[in-house]
Amino acid sequence: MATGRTHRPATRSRGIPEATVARLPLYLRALTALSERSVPTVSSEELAAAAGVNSAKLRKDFSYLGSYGTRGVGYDVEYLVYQISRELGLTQDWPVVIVGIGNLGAALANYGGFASRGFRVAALIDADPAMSGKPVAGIPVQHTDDLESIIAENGVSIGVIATPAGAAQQVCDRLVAAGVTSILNFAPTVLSVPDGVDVRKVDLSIELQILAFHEQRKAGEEAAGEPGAVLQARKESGKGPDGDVPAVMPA
Amino acid sequence: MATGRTHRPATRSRGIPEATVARLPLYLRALTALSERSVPTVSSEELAAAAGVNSAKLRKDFSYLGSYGTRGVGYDVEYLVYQISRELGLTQDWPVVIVGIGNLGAALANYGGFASRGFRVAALIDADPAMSGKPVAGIPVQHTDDLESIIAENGVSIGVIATPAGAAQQVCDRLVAAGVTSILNFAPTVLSVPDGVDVRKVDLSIELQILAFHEQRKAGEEAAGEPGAVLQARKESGKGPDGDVPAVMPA
DNA sequence: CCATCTTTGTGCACGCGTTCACAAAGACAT
DNA sequence: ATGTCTTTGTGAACGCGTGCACAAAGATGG
Repeated sequence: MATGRTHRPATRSRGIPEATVARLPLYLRALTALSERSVPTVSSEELAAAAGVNSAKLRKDFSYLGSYGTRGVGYDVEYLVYQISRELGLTQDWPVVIVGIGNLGAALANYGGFASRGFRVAALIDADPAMSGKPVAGIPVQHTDDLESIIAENGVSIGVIATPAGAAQQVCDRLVAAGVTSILNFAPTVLSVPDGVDVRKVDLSIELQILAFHEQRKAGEEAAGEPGAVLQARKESGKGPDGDVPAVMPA
Repeated sequence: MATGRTHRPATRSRGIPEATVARLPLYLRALTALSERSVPTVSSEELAAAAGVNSAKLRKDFSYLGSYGTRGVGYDVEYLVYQISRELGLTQDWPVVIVGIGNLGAALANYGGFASRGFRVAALIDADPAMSGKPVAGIPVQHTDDLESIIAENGVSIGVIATPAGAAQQVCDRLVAAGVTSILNFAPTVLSVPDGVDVRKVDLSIELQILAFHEQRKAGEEAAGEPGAVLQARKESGKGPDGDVPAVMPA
């Protein structure tokens, strides 16, 4: 054990806060849509609405990148697209490998979102020999044995893990040893990696459980009809008052 | 006395912070693994390591649920599994519909993580008539026309959107109108929903772009000497109440 | 029953992120 | 040129989440 998991805030080199970085892709997407409609400029208010965030937050986010706006007018769409793309590192090519070509891996390989930006699926890797050579999304699947050489030859630094949970850590270790320093993990496991390696996880099960929690809370509030209490004031409250099950302390 | 508070204390009995809720599934997963190995009790230190978090954080998280631990011993695994499951609402059955049975939708339908907990795939829905009746993961795909009746008949309150971006908002609107109040969105779009509806999004493209940012930053630091760029100054310090981040001079 | 040891539960301080509110900056009309 | 109007950029306040450090609580052994 002793997982060396030390999630570095990493907010140091350039002053860009992590929360801002996480929103930049959102802005970029909205800006790209505007660009395709040939919209020349956009105000923080409009763009914020399109991205689903607060306009003040958006302006502060952009302020970390520099002063790219014009007061009284707004932001130049094309210029901002370029600046954000550059900031995110999307002006260069990022070869990516996907490990684990099951249902999910195949779905990811077919996902158009990859190629649209700077990402390119360099290789698909699977442990099943029966998969080897079989084309998925037009790319022939290669065997896990060749993982290291594939990484090296393609200069891959980003890996996507879509294997079963049991194989994830092992695959992760091999990817890291081969030189991968950023991992997107779809397997429902906590990966432990050395410092300097970034891991982001996408976990369907966790997301559903969080939704279930809120769903239960809503249902509880609905049913918790306290007599003589608020009867119609429950409309848009983000957080309702307690009104939860009484603490029945089961021993 | 005092009582300046005009509204809910929020720190009331059941005020579980969102950040804590997001970690509960993680703890639950680790605890389930321990349970399967018939481990009777676990300390906060051990469990925290397994879940990849700080032990103090874990203890504080559990303190929001109540005092379920025994000092000098730790936490009873089985009991804690039950308590967290109950808190997350996993002791009940949650029928879920998946809309958009493409590569991703099929992968989700096949994902075992659904059934393992309280979630049950009640129906698969797709707009393509050619898909209707075709079984995916043992469940026949139904047409979008029947969306409303499917939701109603199965009492579905959680919907998963795995359609192309262009169809997502429309599907979302129909789901909400039909009574769904929690949505897990895999389409790369910002969904707008009325108050009272929860949306969580899973966006592969965004995750990759965030990784690319950090990857670029690592590469930049490695090269260390980019003109007009890297100017890293403060790292950690007393941290004054200043604004931080001197303006970066755009080239 | 008392001493000691282990581990929980939490008060407190700190830093990050969000939001408000407004001065500064520029566009535009007269 | 000057005044007005629009929108940015940001100082400041606030709230949330995190982690430290320690007292309280209970187990365990003599």
